Order: sequence, then structure tokens, then C-alpha cells
Amino acid sequence: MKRDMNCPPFQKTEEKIKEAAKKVFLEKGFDGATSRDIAEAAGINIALTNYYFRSKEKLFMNIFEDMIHLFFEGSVHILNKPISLRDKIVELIEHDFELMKKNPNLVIFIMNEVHRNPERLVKAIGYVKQLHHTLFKIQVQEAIDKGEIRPVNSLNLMTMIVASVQFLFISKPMHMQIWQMSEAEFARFSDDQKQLIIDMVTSYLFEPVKA
Amino acid sequence: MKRDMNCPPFQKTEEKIKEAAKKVFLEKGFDGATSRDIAEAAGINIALTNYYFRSKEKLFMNIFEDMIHLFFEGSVHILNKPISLRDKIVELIEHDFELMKKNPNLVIFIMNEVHRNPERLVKAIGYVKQLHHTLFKIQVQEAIDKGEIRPVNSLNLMTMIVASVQFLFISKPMHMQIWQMSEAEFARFSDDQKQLIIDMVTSYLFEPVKA
DNA sequence: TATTAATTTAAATAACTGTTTAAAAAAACC
DNA sequence: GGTTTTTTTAAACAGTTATTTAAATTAATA
Repeated sequence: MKRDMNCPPFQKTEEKIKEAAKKVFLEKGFDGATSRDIAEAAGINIALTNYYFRSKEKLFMNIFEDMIHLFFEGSVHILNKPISLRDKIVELIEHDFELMKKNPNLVIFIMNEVHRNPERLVKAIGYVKQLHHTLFKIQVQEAIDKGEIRPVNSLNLMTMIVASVQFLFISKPMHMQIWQMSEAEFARFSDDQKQLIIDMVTSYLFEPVKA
Repeated sequence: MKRDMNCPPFQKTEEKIKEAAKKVFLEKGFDGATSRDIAEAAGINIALTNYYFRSKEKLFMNIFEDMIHLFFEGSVHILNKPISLRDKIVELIEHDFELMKKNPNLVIFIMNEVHRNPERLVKAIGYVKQLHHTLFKIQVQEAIDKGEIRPVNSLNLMTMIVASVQFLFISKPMHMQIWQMSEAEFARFSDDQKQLIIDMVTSYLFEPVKA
């Protein structure tokens, strides 16, 4: 007879595997991670990963989709919030920063896996189509028309913003190695960087220029 | 008796292997690339990679060091050129852009391998210590003291610049997928992005602000 | 409690990994 | 031309890979 899917044992192991797999995949990537790595990190038998997820590839895609979701959902939400353009830009930067602080190797993981296998993104993407038409895009165009900000393509602007934030965390290991930074020093450097980004972007856009 | 190391056959195979290995490693990374991949790409027997480079790890490090060198040498040179700060910033951005155009997956390769194994950077780094004291750093400080530019930490400024350029190419596969760009469209988008970076950075630094 | 289903285990699978071997081929040297 | 050295090859190596099997254990059900 069928088993109640809500009882602890089932959920617990499957969740344990997912958590372990997320950790290992984010650290080592798909190619660098082995089924045994994941099983060991989860403290379970190797066969269980395939019992619950059928294959390494399926387990990976499960987590990859979660990560893509985590990567985009917050930003998409903010891009469509009914707030001023200035506030929106600041909120975008600060949200992205917090996301990166909590998940330091989320970006390098996603970028590397998409680089290795772009087709995977197609399977996981779906709702990201919402990026094509956002309130942000409209607001930028309106602000330009009213002469409130300098003329700028909204996609270029958006790329500039996320580049500044996300590259910092992609290059974190390199920065720490080259400049001999501790975690605390990098955190301080990050905060300075965040402030510079906000300052530079808002100044560039909104500050009136001397004739 | 010893063989003349300058005659064609020796150089040719070793160079063939290096070229193939560079291609494969840059595409798939250390974990994703196999000895057989490289041998096949070079059109040679598998045993030859170990005959010439002793191990996959040694072959990788050989190429990794080249790539680190390629990654830094141009920028370090420009950072120390005796030209104006404004010209230097523009030249830095344009040089990095050209480098990325010619080697689209150089940055994601380096960032990912350093992320996977930071100790490797120590072995390959050496001369990058030159980054610590550059003419650029002095110039920024002088310009601040003279009130010619806004006060800004030179490392933060430098990071901002390379982030904008390099992130674009790290995220190239993602951009092309999400926005359904062709290579040509991405190239155009890149150029717009480059112009925005130059415009934003120089405006922010040099433009006098209305009281 | 007996039975049925779900979960976990150890062991084995076949394919693939980096690396080595020993013999063959090519080149260099006298 | 004959000998020695260097280069290339096919084959095998031992270890690891993802995945499967079939048996053992646990939990659920009636």
C-alpha cells in the first residue's frame, strides 16, 4: 500500500540529499562533484541519491533550477515594484549584495554551469521571460523623456549594476589571495564597493552637470 | 646522444598539445577536461601528453600560468604608463575589452579555477605583486588631493572598472540565452556597454557637480 | 501480528579516469 | 650502414565513476 509522503523519514532523507548536493555542487560544480562526495556530505548510502533522484544529472537540475530561481526572483520582484527609479536602483544593489553575501558562490556556480552547458538554462528559465518587460524599463524611458536622467539603455544600465555587485563575489577568492584579505577585510572592502556603486550610478544618472 | 631541442618534430608536438590543452581547458575547466579530450583535440596518442608534461596537473598548471600572465600583464603595464589619469582609465577599459573579445572565456576560466583551488594562484602569481604599488594608485591620490576628482579608493575604482568589462563576458552565455542575442547582437551590446562604462566612470570622477 | 510496501544497505556492474609499460617507429649521430 | 637516442604507438594498469542489483531492514497497514 502507498506510503504517506508527508511522514518524516521520506522528507528527511530527500531533503538531506538536496542540502548536501547543493553544498557540494556549489563548491565543486557539476564536473567536480561526485555522487560519493554528495552521499558522504549527506551521511547516507550512495545508492540513495539515485533512489530519490534517479541520476546525478536529475539531482543537479533540481538544484540548478532552485539556484536560478534564487538568483532571479528577488531582482525581478524589485524591478516591478511601484517605487521611484532612484529608490529602485538602490534597493536592487542592496538586495543583490545581501544575496551574494549569503550565497558567496551562487554567481560563479551559475555562470560556470551556463557556460559549460547553456541548454540547461533553457530548461530552468521559464519565468525569467518577465525580465523582458519590467516597470524598471518603462521608468527609465520615462525619466529620460522628462530629462530627469541621462539617456541610457535600461539593459546596459541594469548590466552595469549587477556586474559591479556580482563580479565582486565572483572574484572574491582572487581578491583575497592577491590583496591578502581576511574574510573581515573583504567584508569591509565589499561595503565600500557597494557604496561606490550606489554613488557612481545615482550620481551619473541624476546629478545635473555644470554647463 | 642528445637531441637538438630546436628542431621541428619536438616543438611541434609539444606545441600542438599545449594549444589543444588550452582550448579544452578553457572550454571545460580542469574537472571537465579529460586527457583523452586533449589528445583527441591535438590529434595525438594519449600517452604523449604525459610524455611531454608528466601529468594532467602539470600540463594544466603550465597553461594556467600562461593565462594568469595574459590576464594581468596588459593591465599592469597600462597602470604604470606615464599618461594622464583620464587617458589611463579609458585605455584600461579598452584594453580589457579587446582582451575579452579575443578570449571570451578567459575570465570565467580563471575565476572558476581560482575558486576551485585558490592555492594554484599562489604558484602562478609572482609578478602580480606589482599591482600593490602602481602609478595609477599614486595618480588617483594626487588627483584627489588637488580636488580634480571625487575622493575614491583606487582599488575600489579599479574593481569597478574591471567588473563592468569582465562580468559582461562572464555572463555572455547567459545574456545570449536570456535576451536571445546572436553573436553580432552581443558584440553591439558589448560596445554600448563599453561606452557606458567609460562615460559613467569618467563623468563620475571628473565632472564638476552643480552646487 | 502478519503482510505488504518503502527505505536502506552492501556488493557488483560496466564504463571511464589518469598514468604506465614495453615494443615499434623515426631521427640523429658515428 | 649500424647504433643510439628520441619520439610515437597500442595495450594494459589500477583506481574511480555513475548506476544497478538484490537482499536486508524499517515502517505502514489491515
